[in-house]
Amino acid sequence: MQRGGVPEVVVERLPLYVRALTQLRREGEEVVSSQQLGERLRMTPAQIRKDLSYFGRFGKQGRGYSIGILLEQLRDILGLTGEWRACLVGVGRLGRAIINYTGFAPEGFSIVAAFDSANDQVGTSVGEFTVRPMGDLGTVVNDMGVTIGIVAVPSAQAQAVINQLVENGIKGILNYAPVAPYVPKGVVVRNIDPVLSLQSMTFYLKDL
Amino acid sequence: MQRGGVPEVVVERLPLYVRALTQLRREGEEVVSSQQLGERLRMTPAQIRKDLSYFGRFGKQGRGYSIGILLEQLRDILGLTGEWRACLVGVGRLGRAIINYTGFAPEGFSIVAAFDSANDQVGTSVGEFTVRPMGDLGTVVNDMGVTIGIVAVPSAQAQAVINQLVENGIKGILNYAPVAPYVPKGVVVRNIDPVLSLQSMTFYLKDL
DNA sequence: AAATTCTTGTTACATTATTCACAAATGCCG
DNA sequence: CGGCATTTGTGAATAATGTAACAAGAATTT
Repeated sequence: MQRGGVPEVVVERLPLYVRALTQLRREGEEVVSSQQLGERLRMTPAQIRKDLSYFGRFGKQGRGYSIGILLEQLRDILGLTGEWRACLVGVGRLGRAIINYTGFAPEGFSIVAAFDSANDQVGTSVGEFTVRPMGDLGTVVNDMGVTIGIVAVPSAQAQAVINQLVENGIKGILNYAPVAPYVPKGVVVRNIDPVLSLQSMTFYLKDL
Repeated sequence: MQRGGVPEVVVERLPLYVRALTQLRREGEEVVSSQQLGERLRMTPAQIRKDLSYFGRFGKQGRGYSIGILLEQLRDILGLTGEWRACLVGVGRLGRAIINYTGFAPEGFSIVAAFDSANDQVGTSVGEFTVRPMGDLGTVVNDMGVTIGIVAVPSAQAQAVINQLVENGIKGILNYAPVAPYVPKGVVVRNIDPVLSLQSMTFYLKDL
């Protein structure tokens, strides 16, 4: 475990709770039990209660959790109350798709700049952005308050790009390149890798 | 654990090994030790040896693993020797990006048809495909030997689409919709959800 | 060919994660 | 108000996962 004694697996489940609670609230519910939440998310009520207990006592016996309060608490715990600014590196096919992806903004994640290490991309227009050279990284990170880097470059360049991001003060990296990146302690990486997902899936499919 | 007593966490790491071995082979290496492999993937040699031991004895003491042999074995274990055919459901922005994604084909995963439940999309052209109505699912699954469904529809429709896929014999689902889908036993789901990744990342970033 | 260096496969151990089970609250119903 | 039905939070029990340690085998050196 790490950071205040909360196991990482638990932290990774919190966004699931946030999402389910948000949905419940939209449906007009005010209160939810660990049982009901568990049914939605297909997990045991005990696990939900245990997870939440790492952060406080949010429920009421005999009743459940006030959706509004729990949601507010969890969003606060996860740091989802403010806006997070990210920059994208790599404006190839994948990068362009990420820029146009509408799922980030409503959750408080905004892409505020696009970079590319290939000179022939620099200066071109992608969505609302003019692609910048990697040399601008430091300035942009400082001036725009960027904390997250989204990496969408070919795997051969991924580690170099990640190094540059880290050197320029980026603390979180969402990596779409199919590599296992090295980052110094204190930098958080999340990998998005659909091919790996498929390749572990086929193990279960192969002689069904 | 499941399926022949192999823990799922282990299965999920095998593709990592496959990828690293493939890269090593490209680099001209013939043999690799669990130590070296561990450095690449940033994991302990013990874990690698333990993982592999679930499937057989592939190494040679004092020497390591023959890259060629281990790679072949792992690809066989994971079922990566043949071609896997998938269909896409949902040809919105995300779906189009998935169709155009060039990372699947080289790994043996090919998208062979595109569907959409919205009538105004059916019949339109996306990439090399003509978008089909959901009603064609059964035929396509049977005639083209499709085993995997890729879901890229809005979250409100995701569960319904997944149900249809399952009813028509799909055994594996790569789900890009931000929901926790229900599927009957025997169907394998993998979720791709960058927002969840970001939301758990910010926990560690929030007061750094 | 003996000694030395590697490196595996595996068993034993340590750690981490999940589930169970129940006392203590809370609300509801009659 | 008393009893019944709920449901939390948690400590204990169980299960899963990861790490360490080492005997045995293989290559290399001297």
